[in-house]
Amino acid sequence: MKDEVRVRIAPSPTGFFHMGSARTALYNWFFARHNNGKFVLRVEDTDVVRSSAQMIDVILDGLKWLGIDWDEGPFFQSERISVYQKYVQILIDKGCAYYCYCNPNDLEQERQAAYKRKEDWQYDRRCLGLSESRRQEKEEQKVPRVVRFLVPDEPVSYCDLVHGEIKREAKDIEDLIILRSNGVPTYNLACVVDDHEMNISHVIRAVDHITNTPKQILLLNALALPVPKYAHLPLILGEDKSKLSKRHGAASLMEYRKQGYLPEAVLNYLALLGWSPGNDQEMMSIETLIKEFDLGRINPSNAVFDGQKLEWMNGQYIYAMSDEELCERLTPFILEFGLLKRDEILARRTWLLKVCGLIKLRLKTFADIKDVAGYFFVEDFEYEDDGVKKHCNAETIEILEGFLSHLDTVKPYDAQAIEQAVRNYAQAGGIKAGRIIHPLRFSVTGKQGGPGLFETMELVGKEKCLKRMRRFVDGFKKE
RNA sequence: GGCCCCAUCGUCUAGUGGUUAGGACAUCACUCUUUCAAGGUGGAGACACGGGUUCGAGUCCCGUUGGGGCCA
Repeated sequence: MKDEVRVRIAPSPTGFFHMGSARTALYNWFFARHNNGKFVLRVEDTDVVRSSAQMIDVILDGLKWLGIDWDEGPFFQSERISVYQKYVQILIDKGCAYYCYCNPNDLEQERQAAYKRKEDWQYDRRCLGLSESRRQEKEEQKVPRVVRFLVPDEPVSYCDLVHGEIKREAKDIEDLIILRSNGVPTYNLACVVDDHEMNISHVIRAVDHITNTPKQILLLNALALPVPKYAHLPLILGEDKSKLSKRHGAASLMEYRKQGYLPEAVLNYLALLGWSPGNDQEMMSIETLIKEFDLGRINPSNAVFDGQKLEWMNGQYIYAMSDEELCERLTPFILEFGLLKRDEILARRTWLLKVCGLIKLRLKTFADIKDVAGYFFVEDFEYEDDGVKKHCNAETIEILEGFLSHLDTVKPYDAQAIEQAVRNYAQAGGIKAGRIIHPLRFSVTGKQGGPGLFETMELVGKEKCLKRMRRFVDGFKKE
């Protein structure tokens, strides 16, 4: 299986699942599934002081939520330190790496000073030429040492699957540290070793890492290891055009779950952020996405995350759902908002299904249920300010009050009968139906808009409708 | 500061030398409706700039500008 496609994602456990990581995972996963390859999960936790199981779970939960499954792993870099050290030793033995005893603070100061003078700064290999006696001296003094890679004096180039030919001159690459003084490898070394040991065929990652790629290729060459193919994905930007980060509200995947977004909608949206099938298709199933996905169609330019479009797409997915499914998936939100208790959800299932059918079109996210349809469940809903201005006047109150007794006699209490009663009342009073309909809706729901009024009133129930109307009328009279 | 990446409507994008520059979100108008949405119809809205190459450039090359990223 030499030609087998093997890809990976290598997130570091930072405690939250970044939207960009989600997309990188998604593209890798699409690519693996499209090619019947393997998708490997690797956790880059060497840099993290204390990467708790909880932080790892954030990553696993995020992937599971999106429906992304992995074939191997998770592997943890923190458990593989000795493996990296072995490779570092090989490089030292081959003369491709050397010990450096320089004080990091000193170097950092030099670097800062150079930046202030608006000059570039690179490590000048001063430890490479250290005499054996000087070296012994440092060793005896137990001066902390790192291992640096001796960058060969030759240009590097490779063909990026998204960006095409990428070239870099040797002089622009510093002798990078590959092993820290505490024995922990740096990103580039660990990454190269793992990608090799895990037989990764395609490295698909964000463009942040494009500057690391030449370094990694050099490392691979020095180790006489094969070079994988690379594809660098564009960045996801916030509204301000800077890289999406924690300070942008949109950065956290799980935040969208909390807000009532569907994983399939998020996945669909993310798939289209930086990639397109080449036609006008937008609403795409996972199967289609996998079938159509092609690295060659990735747009190399960065993309701004558009929350409005995601919201629209989410609404489309909700509308396409059956009442049963909506009811199912709405349940956690109904419970969280205290709209119903668990036993009530079961007991009133038929009723709840009808409510779902009625509000489906108006829900952009599940969390919208509270604002959009709270009045179906609770009595302490808010009355919209504009509506109060419009409907709280003697005239409409009189109309409403007059209708109370009519509504009371409606039997059976269903949409059809309610409508009949309303229209009869309007006709008898010589007024347009709208004159009663609008204030009626407002008194019963607190809103000026919503699903069909008669269906709404049926589902709210006769007693509650009467109660709310009376409350509304009495409230006006008190003023 | 050095290096790297990028550049089509406000946003996501289609476009691979000849198009009235297409679609989606958002926006505006109209329509439908008991209302709000949704839907339908229509409008406004883009090839950053300057040089080349070519009979002909959004498309190829160079430069400028702008944006972004990386520099344990």
